[in-house]
Amino acid sequence: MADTKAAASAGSNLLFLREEDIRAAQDLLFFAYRDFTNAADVILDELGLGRAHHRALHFIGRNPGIPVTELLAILRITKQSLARVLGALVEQGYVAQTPGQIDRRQRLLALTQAGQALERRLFERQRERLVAAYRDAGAPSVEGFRRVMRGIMDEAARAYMDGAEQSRSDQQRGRAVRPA
Amino acid sequence: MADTKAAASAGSNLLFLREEDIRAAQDLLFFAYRDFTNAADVILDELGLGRAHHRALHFIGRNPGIPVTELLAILRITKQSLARVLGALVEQGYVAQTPGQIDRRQRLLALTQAGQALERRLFERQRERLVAAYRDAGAPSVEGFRRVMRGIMDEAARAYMDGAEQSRSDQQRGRAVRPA
DNA sequence: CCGATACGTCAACCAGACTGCCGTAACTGC
DNA sequence: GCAGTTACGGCAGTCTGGTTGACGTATCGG
Repeated sequence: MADTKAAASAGSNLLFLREEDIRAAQDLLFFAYRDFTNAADVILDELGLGRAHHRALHFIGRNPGIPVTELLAILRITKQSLARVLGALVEQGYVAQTPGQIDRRQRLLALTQAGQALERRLFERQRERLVAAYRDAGAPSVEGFRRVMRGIMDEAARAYMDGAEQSRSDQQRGRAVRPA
Repeated sequence: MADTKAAASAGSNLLFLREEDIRAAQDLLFFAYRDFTNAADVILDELGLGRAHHRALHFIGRNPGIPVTELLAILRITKQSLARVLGALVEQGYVAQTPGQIDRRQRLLALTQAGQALERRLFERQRERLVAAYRDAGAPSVEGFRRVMRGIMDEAARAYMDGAEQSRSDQQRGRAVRPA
């Protein structure tokens, strides 16, 4: 049944959006996210950390030298919520805070060696799942996935992702993006 | 930059999975899920309900007559956690419990008229986002999205989704699936 | 110099998850 | 027909991770 519908729509660009299709999309998001996040839980439990810590580690790792306010905007949580999580990560030596050179009010966040190591362990768990899914689906599906996911998120999130990617490739070419 | 990579890989089935691609997938999942769930929050806040209530409403609506244990397995929460949420929904007249005919230990869950109405309001908010994303991406991308998302989730979740879809089309043809 | 900003912090609260334990009703297999 | 298992509900207590509001300090910028 699934394949009938899939085959019918896969070739054309015409969209017949039945309510069922949208409800199925809700299911997809719920289950994929549930099991994606769950993949790292074993390691987190070992260390007595939670998903909130993982999210912080992830985005600090991806944006070394990120100021607190920017991280807050990404996570969409309050200063207090982040403070607890960040406090634990700093205390346990996973995250380092360095005063900004340009704006000295800022406390720029980055992973320590230990933080990078931990983040990598967590990453590997999720990587397995994602790689498997990507390989099974194939490159064109992956591109479709990317397009739809970008469409679901807020414009601001799309802009952030583009900006961040830009920064990373700039960095690659030796240009400093976020003065550590 | 994004388009260079996209153009390079969109045509072929060859996958060059850089670490950056996988990390970008993590970002995609985080942001898409964050904004997808957020879409219904306004309405939930009005009614003093939370996301937990929404999830329950969604899956009860999609599986009328679902027994408690099955709902627990889908949500991956404990009896106690569900009890509180379900208690509120029953008390406020959104969900009805009816003893199972075949197995009278079961309390089969279904949305009341009010529950259906509420679920629909919540659904509409998320629907807007999903429809927009689907339309912008186009049918082939949607199919790719579906394939990747299915790949990310557990085998059990895939099986559930297939089973549920099967049930729904059976129902359409007049066969009783879950004796209310 | 003064207002806005970046950040930290205290206190209190709340949602939503968890555990362990107990109880009742009903199904099921021998 | 009884014994063991299952489906469900409920109590008590705990934990994570989110919230608000208020306040303080350092720094930036016009």
